[in-house]
Amino acid sequence: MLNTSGSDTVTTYSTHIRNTHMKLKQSINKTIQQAFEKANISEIPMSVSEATKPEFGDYQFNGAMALSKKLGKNPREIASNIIENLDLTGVLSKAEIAGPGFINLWLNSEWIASQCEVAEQDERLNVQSKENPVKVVVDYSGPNMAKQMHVGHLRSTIIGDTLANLLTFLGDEVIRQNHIGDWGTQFGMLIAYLEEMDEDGSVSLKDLEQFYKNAKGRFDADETFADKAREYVVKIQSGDTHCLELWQKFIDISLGHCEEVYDKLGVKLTRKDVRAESFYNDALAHVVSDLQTKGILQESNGAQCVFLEGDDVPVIVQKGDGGYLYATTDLAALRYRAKELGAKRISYVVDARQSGHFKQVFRVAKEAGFVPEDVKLEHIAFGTMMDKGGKPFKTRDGGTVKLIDLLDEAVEKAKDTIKDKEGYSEEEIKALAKIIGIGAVKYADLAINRESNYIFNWDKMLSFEGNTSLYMQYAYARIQSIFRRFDGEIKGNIIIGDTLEHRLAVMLLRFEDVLDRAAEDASPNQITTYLYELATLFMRFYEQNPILKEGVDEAMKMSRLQLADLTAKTIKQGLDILGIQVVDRL
RNA sequence: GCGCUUGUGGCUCAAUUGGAUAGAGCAUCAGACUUCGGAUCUGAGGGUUAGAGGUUCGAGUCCUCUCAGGCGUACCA
Repeated sequence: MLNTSGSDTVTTYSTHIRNTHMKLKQSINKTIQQAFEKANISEIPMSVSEATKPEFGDYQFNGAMALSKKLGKNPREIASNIIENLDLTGVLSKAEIAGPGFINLWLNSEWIASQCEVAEQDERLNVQSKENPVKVVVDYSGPNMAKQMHVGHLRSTIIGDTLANLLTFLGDEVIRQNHIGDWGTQFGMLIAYLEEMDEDGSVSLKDLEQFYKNAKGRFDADETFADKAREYVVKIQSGDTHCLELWQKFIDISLGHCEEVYDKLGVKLTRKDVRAESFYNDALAHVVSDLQTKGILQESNGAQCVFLEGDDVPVIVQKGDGGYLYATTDLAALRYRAKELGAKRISYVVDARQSGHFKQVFRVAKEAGFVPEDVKLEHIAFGTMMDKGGKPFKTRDGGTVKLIDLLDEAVEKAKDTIKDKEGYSEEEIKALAKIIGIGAVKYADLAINRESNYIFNWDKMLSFEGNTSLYMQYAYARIQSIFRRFDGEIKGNIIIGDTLEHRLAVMLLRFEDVLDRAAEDASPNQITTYLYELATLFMRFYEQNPILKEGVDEAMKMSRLQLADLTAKTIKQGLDILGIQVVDRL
């Protein structure tokens, strides 16, 4: 069984719906909309965006320039017309025209204070659970059973897990799918070798790479063995009991290795999420015959193909020798997910190099009617992990880096950075190193725009400075230490006393909009960027605004304690979605 | 060859999807402390966003071309 080590609280939040709930941007947009109506401008206003600088207020509205041509008026004139009709007694407190026609908007401090109070009291931090949840399939990780997981699987596994966590938190019905590679010609060789090894009792699948190499060695050296291997491929595909048993044994052990990695990573995939390639085996022939019936299948050089308009390479669904391919399985999986699982959004978290493949397969699936038109198919593509020299990440002798080794090394390195800490037992250091090391690996990956390649760097990853998990975990722990020192009951209202408090409060309220946007774009780095800005802002706030120090007004102390608490809870929730744990003491 | 993709201070990354003077961290230099956790904070220098055109009120972002890298290019997954 998988132990998901502590971050499995995401799905347990209450899902009650607040009908009155309005998101931050929505509230501001609504105020703008009302000004439009009062000013008799019939256009639909574009959305406000966050101000790029503090001098420009909290939010800005850039629609006046865009409207200028349509209305035949000077943009500043339009802007001033909007401002004249703007309600500055509720959400907003101030509006100014700037530059060619920007409208800078300041939020009302009392209003944001009251909103923060609501969030502080709410276990969901006032993030609404979707009123119309959608069934989403997130396909990620997808390891090959013939080999151990290597660094190439890291990004798919953690980006996919984050996306699944995020959508779950926002209220969607998420179906995690681990499309493992457990089928194909290589398994004939592997189970034939497993059978041989079994006989003399020396079976060891501890190192799958080695096992694969040995099997390959036998295959290349011994004709009899090679024939047997080929024969076994046919046998498992036709349901031979003995071969299937061997195969099942092999898959079980191999999957066990993956689960060890998932466990270490704190990724929520379990056996029930596995829908292997073999699962679709029986559907493959139907996929081909259905394409035939639809009249979009063509034979070319002996292979069964679908030619798409505008593409010069066809999608091959059946080889000349009758075998099926990757694309065939994917089509079967798409159909299963749309028809059987009822998914309205299907997200594939797979390496960017396969974008051509997915573009084609998605088109075929829609043209063949395997997937209804209204189902959103997306390839969540990501870049490759590189070494310091900008080359694909490899071991010193050029082999692939096993994921388990990378994770163990991260924990070891984390241990090195904290081993001299006083007041911790060896056990505590061990537990802490795990949280820090794994968090660092995940955060460093998720913090980067998923579409670009990124350079793997231990030092940067395990630094306390900059946009790292450690900085975030430190910020969290620092706030917890405030509450260890504070003895009493937190009561009273949140009071926005100065600019930094104001900015911190606005930042806290942005959380929901950030999550929405991150979910829409499937970009975890929008969450990390936000969390980093939040943590930085809090540090500055805390530097300047004492909380427990002598001479702080009682009402102010209570207010700041609440802001600190909400900051900590937001960091914790954000990291939880990323699958990263926090600790009270660091 | 064709297709996809990337190019942002010395390095690693951002940039709210077309908005204002392109922001952070590292590194460098200069400050703050009898620390509510200095694993912190404040400040400085460092950019013609690969290059050239174009589109428009406005371009790192869109279009065209050039240069440089990465990837893909029918019976692997």
